[in-house]
Amino acid sequence: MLTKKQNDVLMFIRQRIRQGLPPTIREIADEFRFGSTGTVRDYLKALVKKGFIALCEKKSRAIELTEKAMLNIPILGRVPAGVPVLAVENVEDYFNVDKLFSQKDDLFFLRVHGDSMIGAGIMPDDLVLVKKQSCAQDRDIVVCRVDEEEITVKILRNRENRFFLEPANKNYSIIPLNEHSQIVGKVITAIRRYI
Amino acid sequence: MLTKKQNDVLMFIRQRIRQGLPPTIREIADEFRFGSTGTVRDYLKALVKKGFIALCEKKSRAIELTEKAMLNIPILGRVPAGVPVLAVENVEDYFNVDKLFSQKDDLFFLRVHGDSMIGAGIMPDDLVLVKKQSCAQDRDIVVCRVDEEEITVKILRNRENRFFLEPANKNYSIIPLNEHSQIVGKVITAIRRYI
DNA sequence: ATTTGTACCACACAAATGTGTGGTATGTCA
DNA sequence: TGACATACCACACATTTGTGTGGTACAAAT
Repeated sequence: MLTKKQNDVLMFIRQRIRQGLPPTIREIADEFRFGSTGTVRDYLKALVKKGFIALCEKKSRAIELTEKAMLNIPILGRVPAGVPVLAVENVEDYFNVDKLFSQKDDLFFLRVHGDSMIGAGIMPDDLVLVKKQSCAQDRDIVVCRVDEEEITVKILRNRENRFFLEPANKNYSIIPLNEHSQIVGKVITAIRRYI
Repeated sequence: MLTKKQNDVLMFIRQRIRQGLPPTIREIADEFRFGSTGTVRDYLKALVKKGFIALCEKKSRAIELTEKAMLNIPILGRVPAGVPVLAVENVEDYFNVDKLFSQKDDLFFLRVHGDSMIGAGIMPDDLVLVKKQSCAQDRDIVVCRVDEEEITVKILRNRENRFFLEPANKNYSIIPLNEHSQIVGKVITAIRRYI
């Protein structure tokens, strides 16, 4: 689909975009030792025509990569036999960083201590992303301060309007919520880093 | 440290950079209905002085975010009794969202199917962030194509230079790696969204 | 009382940058 | 043959864009 040179130009543009600043036409010309800006525009036109980039007229550096050139991190669903892993048909969605981590300041991470939530897949040293709120619903995973003690992560349970904190580990017991306890927030994401 | 307005300008710049194209001085002026480019330069100067951005002279749109300005969500460690949750002394580290997703190129997410890794806290429907690589080490959690079948997530085991794929669930059995199997990548992060 | 920082404005200028119109040469495909 | 894509170049032009030099007003700190 793309010629070698066209691919080289696309790779250069991608690299610059990844570094945070798309190149100008003359910067591309300099990189490839082209004597004319017209040459660059021939390449850009070809890349637009083939669907790898989009240009915004009259704006400097306004080169965008299309989905074809892959800007977001793809989320793959089931990957059938024989199909290359990153093939387009496997892409279930794209992971939108901005959606998950909106720049609101009522979010914080909490490092999990202990194994009381291990049955829910929350392991010691995991990070849980917590949205600050003082109320929550049945089955929400909440961060709670119990008896003015340390902070704990548990499953909130509502049984006939009485609230309990339920661990996801049979070695721990259920704690009823009382007036000395306070919900700090609700767990909206759990993250574990292996490196 | 930053005034409300300075923060607003910084957030606008951040948003534009995330979208792939930093703004020009006049685009910032338009956004905030400033009548003069000089006003914008006052803001940029202030942001440079306070260490949130860096500028490259004579280049259009050349605004870079410093580490200080990247989206940092506080990570809390142990929160002792009586101390407000988000107090400074609880902050163990900052989770730098921009940094985690900056490499982009050889990363993809895979949605996990099945419960074969449940013992390692990787549940069905979790997203695992995978770095593409064809080799891995003992105990790494890897994404692998076995017998040219579907993709699977398992623990890689090296016993006397023989490689095995080990599930984290006793209902599944250990699979020896053979010439029809291929490591696709290494799991570097696991993410579970509750909303 | 003076300095410093914040928060704006006006206008001009030079450089950077995209655009337009031409050109040459080579090869492929129908 | 003709049409088309690729791969370059030259040069002029208009707009965009960063820069420079001024200004006003207000508030807080020294």
